[in-house]
Amino acid sequence: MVALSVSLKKSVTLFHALSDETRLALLERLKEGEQCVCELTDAMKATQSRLSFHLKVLKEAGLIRDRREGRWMYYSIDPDAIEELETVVDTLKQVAKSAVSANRCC
Amino acid sequence: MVALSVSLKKSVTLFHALSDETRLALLERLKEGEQCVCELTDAMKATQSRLSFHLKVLKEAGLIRDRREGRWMYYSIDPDAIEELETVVDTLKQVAKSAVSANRCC
DNA sequence: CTAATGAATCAATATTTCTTGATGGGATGG
DNA sequence: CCATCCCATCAAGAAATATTGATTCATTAG
Repeated sequence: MVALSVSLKKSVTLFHALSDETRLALLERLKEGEQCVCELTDAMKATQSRLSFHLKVLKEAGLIRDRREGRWMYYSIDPDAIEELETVVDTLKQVAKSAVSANRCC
Repeated sequence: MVALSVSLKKSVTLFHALSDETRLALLERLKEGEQCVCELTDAMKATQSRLSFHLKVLKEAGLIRDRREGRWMYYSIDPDAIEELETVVDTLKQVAKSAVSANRCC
């Protein structure tokens, strides 16, 4: 219960945000740099409302940031979040490493 | 669309398997080493049926392995899967790294 | 062979998540 | 102001996931 449980809910949120094709595609798109919703809507075949929903999920997981400029909202990847994700995965790695011996059961 | 898309579905499956509190708790438990369902059922407050369901999700994502011994099924973390996860996260990291410049929009 | 045990599976229900279309809000251009 | 544009939000319905209890299956003990 050591490391994972501290940020268990956070881990769940992070992984959930990443467990969707559309959202992963969005992240890939944002690889090109900061982009506004209309660009993303054009690039991916998706309605504005749908993307807005997924962008919100990504944002609430802390994976992306937004910035307003006039009527446009620009979204970009938050590098800190990716580090956080790495940390979580590292924890899992530790978990896996220590999993060795079997005990007699029941 | 380079690296992520190759294993997009796989990534989704992996992340989805990890996006649940019960399943993360299971992985944490398996940190102690190989364990049978009855042990896990005792340790976590969960019905056998429920755990069986989540173990299946983890297994189908390739995160854990099972081994039969008599009437007991032993589950353990699959270290390969954790590496795979690392790879996926590394890809995301690359994505984040390259996300720098903003373009004029719309 | 029969009974009992550990666990998977199934059907039904509940819960969560996603999609769609409509509405509203903030900003800009005229 | 007024109309328009970009986007968030909302309500409703659809779809996917999760939980529960019952059943089934495989294995072992007697």
